[in-house]
Amino acid sequence: MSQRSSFFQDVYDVVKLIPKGRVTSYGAIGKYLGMTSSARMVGWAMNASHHNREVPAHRVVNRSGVLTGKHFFDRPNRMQELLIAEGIEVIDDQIQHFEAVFWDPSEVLL
DNA sequence: TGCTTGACGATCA
DNA sequence: GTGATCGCCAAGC
Repeated sequence: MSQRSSFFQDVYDVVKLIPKGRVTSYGAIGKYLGMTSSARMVGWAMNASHHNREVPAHRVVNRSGVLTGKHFFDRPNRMQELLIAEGIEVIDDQIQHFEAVFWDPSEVLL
């Protein structure tokens, strides 16, 4: 599985490492993978992540802390609901105290 | 085979 | 400070 070393697989691995109650951005993941501008690919990878339920895509938002991908869930409200269930404040699809709950994949290296 | 789209990000105007 | 454009790589048509 990991032998594929696909962008997607790498993204899934990082997303799975996101601790509960924390969120990260597409750019942060892309940057961790060595690509600062391939955030689009991260989002595209998340689209394929629907096959991987182990991937908490709801913990991944854009750099503004906005739930841009909520519309891709079974229900648009599902993403916000999941985040709130983890203790993350989400108002109008916007994560409150984003930088406070923001988690950088680089922390796993520490 | 080639162009367009896509859950973003950064920079330029 | 806001708006628009380019860049990234991959998949769909």
